[in-house]
Amino acid sequence: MISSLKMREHDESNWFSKWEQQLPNPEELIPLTQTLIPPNLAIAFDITTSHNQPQQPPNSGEFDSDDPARSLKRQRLVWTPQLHKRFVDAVAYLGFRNAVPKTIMQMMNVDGLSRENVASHLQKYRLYLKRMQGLSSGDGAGGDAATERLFASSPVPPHFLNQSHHFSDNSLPYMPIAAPQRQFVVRDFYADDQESAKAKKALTLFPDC
DNA sequence: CGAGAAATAT
DNA sequence: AATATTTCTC
Repeated sequence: MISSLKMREHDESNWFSKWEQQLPNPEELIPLTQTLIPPNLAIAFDITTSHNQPQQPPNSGEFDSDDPARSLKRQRLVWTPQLHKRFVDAVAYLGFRNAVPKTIMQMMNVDGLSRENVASHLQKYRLYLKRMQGLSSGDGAGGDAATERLFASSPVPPHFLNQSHHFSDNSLPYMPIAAPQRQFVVRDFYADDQESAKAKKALTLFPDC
C-alpha cells in the first residue's frame, strides 16, 4: 500500500503532466467551430445545429436585426462544460492570481464573449473555490447541485486552491496550452432559442462529448 | 478605466 | 435557478 502522503507527493509532481495530457489537441478543437453537438447526439435530441440552420434573431424586427451594436439585446450565455473548461484552462494559463476578466476573455478567444460574461462567471467560480477550501474533507461543496456539477466538470488545478506559491507575472512558468487557433462561436451557447436549450441539455447529460 | 465583491434584477 | 446588471469601493 502507498501511504497517502506519498500519494500526494506523487500527485503533486505529476499533476502538471496529467493536466497536460488532458489538453485538447487541435483536431479536437476544430469541430467546435462548426457544431458543438456531435451528429449522433444531435439526431438523438432532435437538434438542428447552427450549421444547417442559420439562427434567427430573437427580436421581432423593430430594428435592423443583424447589427449587433444596436438591435440585438445580448442573450443569456449558457456555461456549458466545454465553455467552462476553456475558462479554467485560460485561468490556469494566466495564473489564478493574475487572471482578470479582460485577459481571461482574450485567452478564451470566444467570439462574442463579453468581459461581463467572464466577470460574472469568475465571481461565481471564486465563491465556489472558497467554499471548497473551507471544507477540509470530502468534495461536496454545499452549493446547489447544478452549479456544483458545472464547476466539477473541469478539474480544478491544484494551485488554484493553495495561495502558498504564486508566480510573479514576469516569471510565469511555461505552460503549454492548446493554441486558440479556432474560435468558439458564442451563439452556440445562448439559452434563449430553443435549439440552444436542447444543446445545453444534451451537453450536460453527456459532458464527454 | 477596470477589477471585484455584494446586492439586486431578470 | 443561472446569469446579468447595478452599485460601490479601491
